[in-house]
Amino acid sequence: MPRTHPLNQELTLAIIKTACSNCNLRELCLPFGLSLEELERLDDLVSTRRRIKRGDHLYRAGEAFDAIYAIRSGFFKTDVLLEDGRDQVTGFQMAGELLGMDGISTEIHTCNAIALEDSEICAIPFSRLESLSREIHTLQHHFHKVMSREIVRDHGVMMLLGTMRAEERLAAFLLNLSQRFTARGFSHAEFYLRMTREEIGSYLGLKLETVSRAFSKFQEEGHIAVQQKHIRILNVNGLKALMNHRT
Amino acid sequence: MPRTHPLNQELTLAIIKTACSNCNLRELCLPFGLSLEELERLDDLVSTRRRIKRGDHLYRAGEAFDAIYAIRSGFFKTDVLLEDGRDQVTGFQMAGELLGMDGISTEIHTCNAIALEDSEICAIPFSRLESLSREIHTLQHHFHKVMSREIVRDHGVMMLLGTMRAEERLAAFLLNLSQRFTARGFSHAEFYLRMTREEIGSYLGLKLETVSRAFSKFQEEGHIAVQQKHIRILNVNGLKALMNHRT
DNA sequence: TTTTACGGTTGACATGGATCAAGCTAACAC
DNA sequence: GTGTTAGCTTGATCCATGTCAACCGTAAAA
Repeated sequence: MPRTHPLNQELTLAIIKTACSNCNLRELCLPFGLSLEELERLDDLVSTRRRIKRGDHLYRAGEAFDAIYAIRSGFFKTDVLLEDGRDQVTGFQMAGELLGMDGISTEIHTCNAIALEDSEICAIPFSRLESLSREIHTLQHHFHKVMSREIVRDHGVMMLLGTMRAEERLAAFLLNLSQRFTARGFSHAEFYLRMTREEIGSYLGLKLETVSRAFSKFQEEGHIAVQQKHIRILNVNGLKALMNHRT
Repeated sequence: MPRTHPLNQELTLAIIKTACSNCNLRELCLPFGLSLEELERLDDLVSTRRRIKRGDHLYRAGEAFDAIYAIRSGFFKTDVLLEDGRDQVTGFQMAGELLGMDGISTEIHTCNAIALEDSEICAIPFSRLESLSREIHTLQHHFHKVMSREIVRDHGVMMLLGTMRAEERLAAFLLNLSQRFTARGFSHAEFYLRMTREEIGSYLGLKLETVSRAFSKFQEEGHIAVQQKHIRILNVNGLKALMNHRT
């Protein structure tokens, strides 16, 4: 697919909005570390952008896999369903993060990806990503790092689910969110949760009542201020201490 | 590195023992799907074999990453340590499975890999694997599938830790082991556990006493016969039923 | 404006698994 | 053989979190 030459100013503007090379997330996302020339080749690949409304699926478990998705803006959750109806949220993803890598293994998606707010994604056809990363070493290596990072993240969640108590889990969760918001230039101390208590609970292996109680406790102890989905972190170190303490 | 021409019979035999092309695990391992010619190129890469004694580390958290490892024979566990001393087993790996992908992301290993019996591994220098998979599409794609499979597996563990009760977890664990032994040509119904009750418990987010009690219960109910580490599965469907039933 | 509904909070109580403790078994050193 | 040790089993008790239930707050619908 040939790139449009910037003859027509309007057309160029449209492209600027779409291109990786002009995306302010490029240092968090797939383009990380690429040269200008390489970036332009990636632009060709990442041509499809899509809006996903709050509550809509980006993909569903069971669907054929053919692309991975970079989140341009918005917020997603992924969840897995068991035959007997139980389900578990396996992650929350924000701008600059990649979705869909679960599908590479069998070419069928194994989880659902659902927008928690109106979002925008870039679809990256996987076979073309593989071709390009055969040519661009840096892209190949970075993609491997991203997949590996996902594995390491999952180990962290296993640790959390396997060894931590309710309050430690929630503290870890809040600190993780805070850190990721910071990396995106948002406040580390104040943010809105995009997910319900039930979704947090599902992710943390807790019931929503337990999550709610833990929020209240943190507030009583002065670590945070909560009002519904609005969170202010008042004492980061307090939360960190909560996380490591065998009570 | 030039391959040795089979002039000298003894030398050839030595190579045959080492090469992927003659490894009976090749259909489970990295060589899956490669042509003969491609396999020979992989052989050059996977030249280093190493024996790891029971209890020894293959690598440790914090060490520099430069290779991934294919298990040729034996049995491993990986575990993660928290600063406060808590730890969690993140997986058990057997012949044909790959270890070390956690290190790609930061080029530092994030977990420990420890042999649970005398084992033998093939070291695969990662940068050379990346080079070769830039040339061999099939290898590239298969490696991506292997990493993705690891992500999917981790989601399964998260599901298990987040939503299942003790007996469901243990049933899932036994069925998973059984299935993997079967894939390697061993009995699906009878095997020796390589790990202690404590290690099983750590993996499943349970205490060793709970694991032990669940084993006893399964035995009473006629699903399995246990004697220390020797397990016989008497009723696979019973175990499967246990797994999906909200009691 | 009122109504409805969904998500969140809080309380009372139940329970699965943790904890503590004792004893057993198998393997291994001597 | 005997002693030692690590791992396993089983029992009694405790407690963190689940469960059930009532109520509240906010936002969207009427």
